[in-house]
Amino acid sequence: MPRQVDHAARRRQIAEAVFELISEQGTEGATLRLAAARAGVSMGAVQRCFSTKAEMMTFVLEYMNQRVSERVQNRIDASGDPDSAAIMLEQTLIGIVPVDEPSLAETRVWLAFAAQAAVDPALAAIQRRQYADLAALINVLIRAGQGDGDLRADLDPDQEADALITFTDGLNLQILFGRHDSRTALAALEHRLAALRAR
Amino acid sequence: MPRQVDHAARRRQIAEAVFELISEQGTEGATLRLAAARAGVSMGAVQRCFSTKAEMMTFVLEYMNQRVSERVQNRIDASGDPDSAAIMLEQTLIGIVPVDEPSLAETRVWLAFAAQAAVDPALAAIQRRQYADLAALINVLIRAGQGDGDLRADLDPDQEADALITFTDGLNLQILFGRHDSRTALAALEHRLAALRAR
DNA sequence: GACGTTCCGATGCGGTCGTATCGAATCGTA
DNA sequence: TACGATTCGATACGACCGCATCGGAACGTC
Repeated sequence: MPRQVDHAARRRQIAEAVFELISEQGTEGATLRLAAARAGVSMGAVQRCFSTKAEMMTFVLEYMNQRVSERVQNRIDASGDPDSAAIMLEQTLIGIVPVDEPSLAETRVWLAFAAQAAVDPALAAIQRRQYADLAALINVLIRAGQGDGDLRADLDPDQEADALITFTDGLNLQILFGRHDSRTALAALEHRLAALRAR
Repeated sequence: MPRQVDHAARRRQIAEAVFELISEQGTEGATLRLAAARAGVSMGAVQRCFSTKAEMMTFVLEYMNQRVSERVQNRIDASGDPDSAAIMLEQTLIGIVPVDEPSLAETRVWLAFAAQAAVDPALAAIQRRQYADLAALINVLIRAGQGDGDLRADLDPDQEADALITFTDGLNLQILFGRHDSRTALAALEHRLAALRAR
């Protein structure tokens, strides 16, 4: 058993490189050669880690989803009052909105994959699962917030969770389009959230 | 001056072909050869109509924007009570949400260009202009609706116009992701619009 | 230290891309 | 009717794509 290499780490390393390429040049920049060069490995290494380009792209998508989830989770953990569902809901949605260059890069990649998913069922399935998880989380938080009396009791949690995701996605788009910056986007989100709070 | 050809018509014909290709295969499908084949012309004809591929893509984007604008305008014109700004506002936003395969195709193309625009300043500028026009229209409608007493007077027209565009964009995304169909999306939009009406 | 397995980097192969070029066909004009 | 400007279709070109192949380097085992 000679020359063992950390396969998983290598895959993440390459995924990170592809991530950067997509964030800079869009999906067109995600070629095997550029990925290898950016990751500092040879093209053969990329081919051994991923049997095909499609597999590489799905891995990158899942890698990105995981990164976003972790970023949001970190924000929730770092928020002051982790016992309040209403605050956790706020922090969750705020955490999705990009505020600096790293998170902006994530959002650009997210949009690139969204466009790809519109014509590629395999990618669409991955994205749908990610959205289902997010919707379930928000749903739980809304119900808990209603239980605490922090959120209006007349809200339909399912409907409101979908509406919040929809609005947040729209905000991300508007930021990428340059029609919002993180400040105005967060203000708009805050305005939206304020309408949910119990009076 | 021999062999004159209707340049503008040919450009539209090719743009329509590219439009179809993008709606089916994403931006990757927008190649000169496929465009020529789909439009039923030779590759040379495409090259004479557009000096470069980038020019072709910007033309297709503007062509698509025009189509969407016309579709929305038609919906406004066809609505029962053209004198009510509040109804015109509703019809405008509803008209943006795709309800059938042709409008779904438009939305897929819109998303493809959105992803492209995130890394291509030239396309981004075109999109930004389109959004500015839409925002101005909605802004006017909101102010008029407030003047008629149909819409809540405490709304900030600028802020609310942006929020409506944001939400509608998010709805389009959710539809493409398969997390909404046109029925539930329109219901969500209607729910959102109801919150704007004067009580 | 020799061996055998596994990994690495490089190169080759069809294919397709955008673009350039060029003779043939076409039509208004003289 | 003959001409010449202009468009047409086709082909050529260099570059890059994803993928396959392969000899040699690297390392655990004996």
